[in-house]
Order: sequence, then C-alpha cells, then structure tokens
Amino acid sequence: MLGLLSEQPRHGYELKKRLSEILGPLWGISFGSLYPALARLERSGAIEEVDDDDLGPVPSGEFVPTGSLKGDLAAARRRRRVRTGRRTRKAYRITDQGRALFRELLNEPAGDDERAFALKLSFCRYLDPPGRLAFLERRRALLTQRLLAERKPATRAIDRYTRSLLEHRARSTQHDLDWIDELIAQERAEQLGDRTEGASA
Amino acid sequence: MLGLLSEQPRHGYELKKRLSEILGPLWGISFGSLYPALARLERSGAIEEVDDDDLGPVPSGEFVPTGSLKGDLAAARRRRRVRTGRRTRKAYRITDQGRALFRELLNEPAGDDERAFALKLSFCRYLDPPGRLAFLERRRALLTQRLLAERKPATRAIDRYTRSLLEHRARSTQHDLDWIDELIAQERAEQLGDRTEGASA
DNA sequence: TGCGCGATATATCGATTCGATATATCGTGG
DNA sequence: CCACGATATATCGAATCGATATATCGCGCA
Repeated sequence: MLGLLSEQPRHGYELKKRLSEILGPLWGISFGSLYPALARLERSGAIEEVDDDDLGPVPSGEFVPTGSLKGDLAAARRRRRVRTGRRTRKAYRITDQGRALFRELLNEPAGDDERAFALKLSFCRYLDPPGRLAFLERRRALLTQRLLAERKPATRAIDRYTRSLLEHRARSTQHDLDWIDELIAQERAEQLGDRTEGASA
Repeated sequence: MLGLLSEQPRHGYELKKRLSEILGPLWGISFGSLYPALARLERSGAIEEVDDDDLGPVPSGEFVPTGSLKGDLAAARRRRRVRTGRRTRKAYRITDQGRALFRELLNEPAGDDERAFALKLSFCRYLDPPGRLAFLERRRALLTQRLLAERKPATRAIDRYTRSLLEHRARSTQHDLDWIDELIAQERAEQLGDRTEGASA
C-alpha cells in the first residue's frame, strides 16, 4: 500500500485491485484487511486523507462544489470526499514518515514468505542496485535451502498421491530457483554495464 | 487432522509435524491454530481424547501406573495423560461422527485454494475413483481459468521486475496444469485397467 | 421514464490464524 | 551436574479472512 501510494494518491478500492494484480487472485488481500490497515496507517501518520482530487480519469459531468454551501450536510460530505461519478471515495496520500517506513520495510531482510517476496520484487526498483542484488541473493539462499529439504527422500512410507505432490513441489522450487538465478544474472550484467559506462565516461 | 487421525490416534505435536510434511514449511499450520482446532473438534464430538496408549515407539523404562494409586494427584495425571519418556501427551482418536465429517469435507467441491488442494490430494486415496477424478478435474478447470487470466497482457504499463513476476507466475500455473493433466491421465488409465480386469474376470 | 443489475466503493462483524511467548519434561553431551 | 535442544501443550494479542451491509453510479431494456 505504501509503495502504491508513493507513486500517487489512491483510494482503497484501487489499492486492492492493484495489489491483486501484483499478488495474483491467490495471495490477494481482502477488504477486511485493507480498510483496517488503511486506518492503522493513517493513525500512525504514514498516510493522510486527501480532500483534493488528483485522481485518475474523471468522467465528464463531475460534480464540483462551488462553495457557499455551508450548512448543507450533503454538500459538506461532497466537499470532504471525492465524487467522480462513482460512490464517494476516500483517497490517501503518503507522508514523509510513510516514505521512510516504506524504505525501511523494503530494506529489512525479514519477511521471507511468498507474499512479501512478490510485493518487494514489485517495488525493488526503488532499491539501490546493491540492495536489490542482496534482496535477490537472500531469496536464492532461501530457495536453495528449501530445495535441499525437499530433495531428501521421505522418512516414512507415503501413498503415490502425496509422493507426487512432494515431487511436484520440489520441481516447482527448482523452477523458482532457476528464475531467481536468471534475475540475478540480469542484475549483475546491468550493474557491470553501468559501471563500465561510468568508467568510460 | 481428521485424515491423519482416521489412520491412528495421534497427539497434537505429531499432527503438526505430519501436516508440515504434507503442506511444506510454507502453508504449514501454527500451534496457535492447532490446539484451538483440536479443542473445537473435541467439543463438536469429531474426535475424543484417548487415555490408552496405542501410540508410536515407546522408549523402554516407561512408567506404567500399577493401579491402587487413587488419591495421588500426580498419579491421576499420569493415568489421564500418556507418558512415554517425553512430556505428558494428549492423544486423540477420531469418532464415527468425525469420520463422517472427514468424508464430507473430502467430497465438498468448495475450498479451491492451494492449501485445501494439497491436503485433499494427500487423502484422496479415501475417495472412490469417480470422486477422485472429479476432484482432479475441478482442479484442472480452476488452473485453466487462472492461466487464461494470467496469459492476457497487462492493461497498464509495469516495470520489468513486476512483468517478470507475472510471467513467472503464468509459467508456474502452466507447470501445475501439466502436472494435473499427468495425474488425470494416470487416473484414467488405472480406472480403465480396473474395469477391463473386472470385465475379464 | 423508470427500474433492475453489475461495477464501484467503504465499512464492520465474528471466526480463524498467526507469531510470539510461557511452561515443562526428557535425553545428550560436556 | 547442568546447559541445551527436541518434544509437548497452551494461550495471548494482533492481523486476516470471508461474509455481509450499505450506498452510488452507469447501462440496458421494457
């Protein structure tokens, strides 16, 4: 959420849609997580509600309050929330404090689960090249270790369905590992290229 | 848990270990889920605590209460819980009601997430062949649909890391689909073989 | 013209889950 | 003799989920 808001102000519903794109339908977050999380972030000062509407494509015919409507409750709500032809929306903007928190979360080595990895990868362009490489290497180490555990034959007897499941899981991990290796190779190549360019310039 | 207990009585810690084997370290359940879940299942009558010890390898030197110890609180606890050289353990046995619930859960088409699928596959040997095939076909349909959504190009511009993530996800889904197709082919072949055998006998 | 439907949008509830922590026992090795 | 790690049960607070409630808007269609 902080990553998305660091690009531009957005409202809850859009955040959810974007996060579902990044994380997939699987791993996606629910409204029951989203809105409380927004409230927590606002309470902690990482984000703040914006009254102004810098948001996306606004359909023509938007209602714009023309002032001198005080006392009118509906008008007051229209002034506080953004109306764009849809339901009233609450948009949020990231604060400096939020930006600091975002950088911190992006850099911390903890949170090695699939979800955190997918999320961090989607925003790792905000990391400096060495940090990015360290992030990918950390993932590689995790997968290597996981693969090692998955490769060793089962202790006890298992039926053929479970065996197939375990074998497939090991293959999937290998697949993930190959992918990370590719990302790392690309990253190294690019960083080398940058350095060479810098030296020759 | 019901599936594991339908094989033999087990205690909580062992259930967790077995489930972690099946589900992987990822997707594994925590103690904070395990023990409350056991309590719920016992409350609902699906499982019951066993005083007797039919459990695994018991180290020599086990303390066996020799009766005529009533009044002794420690002895009473020893009678209620099993001591096997480790800490006192509470073993559970599945009831007939629990067996019915297990069959119901195994058959119900809902719960399509990765976790439920892995779990059901590990116990699908208890399903009848048509039910097993239906279960696999359901999974196939889900993955096909997911792949379709993942294959269609992104609407908006995305950075190369996110694009790589999305591409990798689509490949993984394809990989999963290939695996399911293989399982289905095996299943069909076996069921055909069974029928032919039955017809020729 | 009006009316229902699906998409957009915010919010909350109860049940469940997680990660951390507390507690205790036993076997092993130093 | 005692520290440590594996075994084992249990609970707490915070976060998450899936379901549900509510409301608005645009579109199609009778």
